[in-house]
Amino acid sequence: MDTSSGGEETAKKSNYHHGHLREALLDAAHLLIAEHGPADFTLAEACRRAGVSTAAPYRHFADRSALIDALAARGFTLLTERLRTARDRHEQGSVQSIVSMGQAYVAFAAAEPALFRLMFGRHRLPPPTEQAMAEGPGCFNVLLEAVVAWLSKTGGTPAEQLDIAVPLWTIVHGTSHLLIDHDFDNVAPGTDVDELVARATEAFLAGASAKGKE
Amino acid sequence: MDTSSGGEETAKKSNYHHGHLREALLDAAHLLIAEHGPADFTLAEACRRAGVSTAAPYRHFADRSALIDALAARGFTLLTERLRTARDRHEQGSVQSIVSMGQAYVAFAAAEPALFRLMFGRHRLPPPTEQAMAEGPGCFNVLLEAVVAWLSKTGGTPAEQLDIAVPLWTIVHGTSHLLIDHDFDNVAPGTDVDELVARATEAFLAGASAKGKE
DNA sequence: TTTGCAATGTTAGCAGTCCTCACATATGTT
DNA sequence: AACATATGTGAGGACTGCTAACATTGCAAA
Repeated sequence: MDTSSGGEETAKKSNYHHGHLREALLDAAHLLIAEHGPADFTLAEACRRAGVSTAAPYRHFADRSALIDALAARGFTLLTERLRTARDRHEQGSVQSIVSMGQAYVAFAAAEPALFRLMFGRHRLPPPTEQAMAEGPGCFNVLLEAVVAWLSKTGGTPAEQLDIAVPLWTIVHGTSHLLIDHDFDNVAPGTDVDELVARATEAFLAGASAKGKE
Repeated sequence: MDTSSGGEETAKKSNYHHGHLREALLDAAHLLIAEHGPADFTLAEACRRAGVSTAAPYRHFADRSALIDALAARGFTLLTERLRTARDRHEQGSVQSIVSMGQAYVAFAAAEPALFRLMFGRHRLPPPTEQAMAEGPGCFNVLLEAVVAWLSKTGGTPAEQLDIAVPLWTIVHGTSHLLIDHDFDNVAPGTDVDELVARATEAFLAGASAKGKE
């Protein structure tokens, strides 16, 4: 074996300490969950993939569920980025800008179904102030800003922003879930979700603004 | 001991055979899932509640996941009933009839969040023809009938039924998930979901029918 | 009624998982 | 160089899903 001073930039000085175990575990967990679903994801298997013992994760995460939480947090920051770039690809305050966000939302769910389920399926009392006030609304605020811009263009008032944004959220969130759970397959096979999001968003906005100025 | 012909209708002749174990296990599982969530539901605990050994369930279910599937099937028939009675409380083809169905959908999710998640979160290839073609669309067909009635009243054609029904589904499905995952809490606390469903449905139908006859 | 069989239950045990504890090894600060 | 700290290992306990062999009961034909 070569014991000379290996100068490779990726050289490990020892095998004992992993170096980036926390990230490696998250990566492995991400892959496993994508393959087998969140339910029968196994911490031990993630350890095997990362090449460490089954006790190692507990230096970085309180327990299995904390690792899953961390993965979900990762997903939220990723989703927020995607929404922002989708929104900024079109004129501020335009319907197209809002539609584009909705399509990006659904596309994210389609690309990362397991991660999406993880993020929104935690159904436990969330950690109250820190993450909840920062990350969760982080996504939603991107939408709110776009809706406020749209309202100012169509003669609405910022007070209505929730009345517009929340229904829009339900549309894309529902579409995402129905898509990744394959619920369209038996009922409306071949559904084009981009088209669906566009039509539903446009119709709702049309109906809402018509009622607003009735 | 009394060996006379005991005439009680609930009398058990022996303790060895449970008699209604399959139903008892489903009931116990239902309670446990409602308490602890579907993820960390434990077959062994359900056995304890039903008062049988941990091997007993395998006489009635292929494995743990088959029991969960049976529970989900139960949920679908229950939901279909609720939708039908909600729809039939109002005039056929009326917007109110459709709104009422949506509210019943969300109310079901709110009352049985764990069951709802189970039903729609199976994300595995569904058993192809039998259950999928019968139960799954069962719910959706109730909605489709109502939408066809509404279309015939507003001058639409039955060909548009999916263009109307699918977006409506996404609204109530999204609302349900966001509600039971407590995602409204950090963003729009105190949201009245009945109101939300009514406004979103009405606005969408208004916008869709306006575009239809443009 | 008796006898035999299928249905339904039990106990024992294997493999796998989560998690903890005591111990080993590397890192970095003074 | 020496210590404190961070990060890894190995062994083991408690629990779970599931299987296999055995026990009990209900039912139906002889």
